[in-house]
Amino acid sequence: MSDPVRNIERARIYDVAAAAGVSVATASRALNDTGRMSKETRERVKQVAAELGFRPNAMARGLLSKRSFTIGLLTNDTYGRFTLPVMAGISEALVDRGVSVFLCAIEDDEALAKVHVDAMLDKQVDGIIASGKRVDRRLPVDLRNAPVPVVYAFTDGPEDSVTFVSDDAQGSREAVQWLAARGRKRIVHITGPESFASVHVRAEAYRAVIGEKAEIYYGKWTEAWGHEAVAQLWDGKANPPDGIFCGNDQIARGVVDALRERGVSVPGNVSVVGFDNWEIVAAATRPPLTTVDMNLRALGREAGLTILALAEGERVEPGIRRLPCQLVVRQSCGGSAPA
Amino acid sequence: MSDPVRNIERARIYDVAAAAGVSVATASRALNDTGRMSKETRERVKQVAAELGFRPNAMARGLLSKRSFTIGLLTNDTYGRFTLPVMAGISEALVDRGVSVFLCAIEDDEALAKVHVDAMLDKQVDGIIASGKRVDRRLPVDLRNAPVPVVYAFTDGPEDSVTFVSDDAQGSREAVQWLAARGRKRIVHITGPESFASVHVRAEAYRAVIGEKAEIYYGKWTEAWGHEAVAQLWDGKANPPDGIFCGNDQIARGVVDALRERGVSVPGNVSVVGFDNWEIVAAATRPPLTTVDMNLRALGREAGLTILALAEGERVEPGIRRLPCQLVVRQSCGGSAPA
DNA sequence: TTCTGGTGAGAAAACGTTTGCGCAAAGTTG
DNA sequence: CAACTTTGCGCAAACGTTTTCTCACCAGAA
Repeated sequence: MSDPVRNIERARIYDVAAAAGVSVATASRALNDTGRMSKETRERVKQVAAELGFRPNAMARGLLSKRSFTIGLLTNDTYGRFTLPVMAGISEALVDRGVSVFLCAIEDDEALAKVHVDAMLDKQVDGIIASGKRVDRRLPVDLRNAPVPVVYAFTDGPEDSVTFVSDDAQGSREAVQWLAARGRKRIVHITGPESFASVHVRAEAYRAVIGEKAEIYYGKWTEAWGHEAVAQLWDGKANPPDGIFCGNDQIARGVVDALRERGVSVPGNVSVVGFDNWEIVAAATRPPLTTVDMNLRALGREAGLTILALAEGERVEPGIRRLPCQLVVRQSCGGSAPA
Repeated sequence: MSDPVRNIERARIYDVAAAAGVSVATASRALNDTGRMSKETRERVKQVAAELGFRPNAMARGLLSKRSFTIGLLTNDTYGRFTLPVMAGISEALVDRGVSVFLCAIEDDEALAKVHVDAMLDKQVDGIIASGKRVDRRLPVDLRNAPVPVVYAFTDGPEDSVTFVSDDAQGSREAVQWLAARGRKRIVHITGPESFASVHVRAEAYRAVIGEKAEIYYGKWTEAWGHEAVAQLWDGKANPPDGIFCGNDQIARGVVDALRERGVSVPGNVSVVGFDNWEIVAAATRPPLTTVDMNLRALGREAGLTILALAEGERVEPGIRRLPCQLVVRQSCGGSAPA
């Protein structure tokens, strides 16, 4: 356990100044490494401040500087499947710069969103990161004219906004190429509803690798659909697939379970790749899933650094940044060496 | 979409006062419904404030009042399995009182915890809610002498702290009684590692209902353990169980999957109950799991209201509050009417 | 000696609120 | 009509910083 947090009254800069025998102005400058003064004075003030455990009051400081060292993360992803890794990345990037993050879960509720945004703006957040669970949907709130910078992470932003998304096309290509490199000849794609933009992106990347032989099966994002798709592909069919690229891990898990129940060996007879690297699903599948990780943590980190840059007045080129995905190899495709 | 957020310079109370033809003091009092003034004046000020879209600067206000209308949620549950529902409850309880929540994910890293706590204290949070992923473990930070109130939610707190946990014993009793009410005769308990306090609480509650015939199998919190336990109980055994109370949903899912693979019908031959109501697991199980929900959202709500009461100076009796769990009936036990 | 310029440091204003106090006008009481 | 009381409102301080302005002092140059 660390030292207990002090419970004595917080020392103010006034106390530091008095104890060091200088004015508050000098104390402030000493602690912020600004202004001119003798080395001795500066050191003495710092020393005294440390002894008193002085930490500046962020509200007083913010009142003047218009900076709160606080940002807001707005999301409609109540499950946290996507938001938590993003949040972790943001935090990781910003915490040692003294920035704290308000997490606001708005569940597609416009009124709730407004309440949260207003509360954050009252608190003078330095910026807002909008996030969500679908890259092709917007949050139910219009932040275009917000008085603070906004960046979008894993959610759709308006024209000319700064947006971070994962490069699903690249991730999909790697997944399909991985299957091909394992010697799989008939590789199909079982994925989610056509209404999702990411379904198209992934499907097109798949098609680009596979070419004419591409077979795409659209359904739901569920294990049940994975089962059903396997039934469709295997029941009474002579030449079933030997490679399956799934649109997400839940479908992949359904597929793997269904294959096992049919006595089809994974990865012996069929190799399966998922998408999302949702640990709880991917790692519990038998065998554990090889799957595409969207690197959401890195995405959060980038978003965090960007919002900070914007808050500090730097100019950031608007546009969509696609961050690379990474194939996480487990056991559902067979050994890690190409066949 | 709602009205776009204003981007014009924020009106200050000075602007409101000027526009309404009163002093800032009167304007402040009018808006806060304090002080004495004519009804007309008060209304006029409010009217003007509304027209200008005035929202008080929380930093200025906080500087004076020592309240930031901000609290911190500290957690080491990176997955968010437990923290997210708690967070949702807190937010739900506090957002319309204008309170925003800092989420700080510290992963059992003492230094990181300290950084986060210090950052929050600098920002003058009104209180801290400590949360976690195990009720019998403490966060790696000592908050006993924190200068703000602290409550503990779903994590162990020091002597004389205010702590909220779920009433696992009650939830377990209901689960076991539910199995018994279905006419199940040999009800066993397959649960997690003995090192977890909640394992004991749940096991003892199970034992209290079952009595001498209690059979408890300790293992891991994994699907794999669920499979293994089923193998132990069925392989070559004459009279297998007909009711299984599992320590969590992952074990339950493993159990149900294993039974299906053996051709044992759930709920036809065996009824299974889980614990946690982790949607992603419970709902995807075939059949969907009847399971115990710990009502973490309600727990968060209580914790939020309590920290607010403490922040407002109310006295709250220290001690452990156990909030009731609720059995969520799906299909893994058979029809909803007692047999 | 007087001027110039650099150095070290303090006084006070500023940020945007809330609030204690005071005061004039109006109302009430005897 | 005098003496209170109430009403309605403004002045200014306060919160804890940062920052601008000012100034005294000293060294070196003219």
